[in-house]
Amino acid sequence: MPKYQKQTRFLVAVDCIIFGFDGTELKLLLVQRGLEPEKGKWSLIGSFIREEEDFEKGANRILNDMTGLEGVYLEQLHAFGKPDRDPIERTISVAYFALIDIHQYERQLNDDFHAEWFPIKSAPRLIFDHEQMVEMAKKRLRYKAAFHPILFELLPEKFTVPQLQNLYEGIFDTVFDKRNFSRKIQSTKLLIKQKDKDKENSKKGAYYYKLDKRRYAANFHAFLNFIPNPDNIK
Amino acid sequence: MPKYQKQTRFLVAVDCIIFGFDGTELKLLLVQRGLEPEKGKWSLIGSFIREEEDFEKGANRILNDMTGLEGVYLEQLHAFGKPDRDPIERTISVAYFALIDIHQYERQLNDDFHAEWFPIKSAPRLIFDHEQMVEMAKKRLRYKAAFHPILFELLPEKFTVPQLQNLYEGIFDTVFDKRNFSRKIQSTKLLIKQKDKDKENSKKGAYYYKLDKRRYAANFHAFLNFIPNPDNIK
DNA sequence: ATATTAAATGTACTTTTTACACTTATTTTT
DNA sequence: AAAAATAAGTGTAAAAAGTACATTTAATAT
Repeated sequence: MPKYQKQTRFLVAVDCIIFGFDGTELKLLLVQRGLEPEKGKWSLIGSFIREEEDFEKGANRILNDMTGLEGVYLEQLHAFGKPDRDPIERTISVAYFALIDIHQYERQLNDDFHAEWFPIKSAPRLIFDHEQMVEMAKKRLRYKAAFHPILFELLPEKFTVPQLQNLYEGIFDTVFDKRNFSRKIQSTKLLIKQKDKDKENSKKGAYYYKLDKRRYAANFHAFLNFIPNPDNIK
Repeated sequence: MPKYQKQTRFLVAVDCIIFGFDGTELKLLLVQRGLEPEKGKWSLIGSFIREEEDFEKGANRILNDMTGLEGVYLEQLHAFGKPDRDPIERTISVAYFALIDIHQYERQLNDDFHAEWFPIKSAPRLIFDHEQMVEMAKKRLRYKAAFHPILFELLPEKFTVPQLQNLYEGIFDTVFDKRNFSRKIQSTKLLIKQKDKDKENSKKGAYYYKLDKRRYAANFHAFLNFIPNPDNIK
């Protein structure tokens, strides 16, 4: 097979920024790195890309190895390529961000990897440029959530409106008026009211809702405009 | 220097989707490829990444070689990594999209590269996955233009409101009411009215405007919501 | 002088967004 | 059994934004 001559070849990796939501705050799934350099330090979940594997496939492989989950929301974030980002050898990293229902994960935990959830506001130092990746992923998540009903990916199948509001408030680091929030959410027609209530979080109990998946798929690109103050969003 | 063992290394390239606007329609800058395979066919402008160069730098180098321009609007689009996207040897491509003022370019044309502007609607077939890249770049441009005043990057320093409207109409492939369009544009306070008029395109002449660069820099992330019909966007 | 061309401009109506407070269902306490 | 506590659920009026729509104006060409 002919080859391009005289060009340098580089290592290429995929790293995943995995977000979860426990009902109260946004969390990040991290692992203790298993190889040198920086062995034992906290890191995003990643892997070198294999010969016959594209990025999506690589990201899904990593995600599946780590959490056992399939069909997770996954989106390419950015390619990071500073020559010295890995001190051992130049490595290109294509970063993906993933949104998962933390409860599903907990059931399928794979403990071989020493993975752990950290609240996004008190995550440990990360290796290489991983903190920069997380920063960018947070911005992207906010940006996207302002227009698309993406945050449902972080919630369990059944959830309440107050939980959803909590999530939005966490992401945008603000508070919404609950009457206006509820009206806006209902106007999307994405929610299907259930008969039962969540009694864990209040005496009165809050009705559960499910996502209308048909509408969700059809309207994903419709705009919600859930921005508290546009100036705060990247 | 220690190295990661047993990992395959890959070629990494940067490709640029370069948009220009000639006052009437959106155009794409393409080159005739100078090396095998597919030599002589039309292609995006690209290059393998060099050892000590990051992606931004590579993209700027390419852009500068080709157009002589510096300080061009440049944004990472996506990393493309299908194993067989280049039939000779697996090559990762990090694609950037650039917005340039076509008039500035024409002055600095570098003819060594056989570059040519094509109307986006009648561009030739492109090599590899470059058409897919262009598609994605068009979507991204629309998406971004719906919220950010990004299209000014395509215009010369002095431009008229009808020209600007033309550009928006081209990008979104629709028509706007000119009273409403003008009001919306003026409401951004990004335009500074000039004393002189453009007499080329009408008998009456249309006032020139300049971009208020301070405000532009400060308000870039504010939202314009220039969407004709949200459903049509990505 | 008249016709032609594209630019510039205003207003009324509809929709969306915002601000704001009380009632309800249920559990806990006395 | 009554009272207190808690968070859920709901409506309305005012402001802002968006939409639809037609005439006048400046300059050139005939």
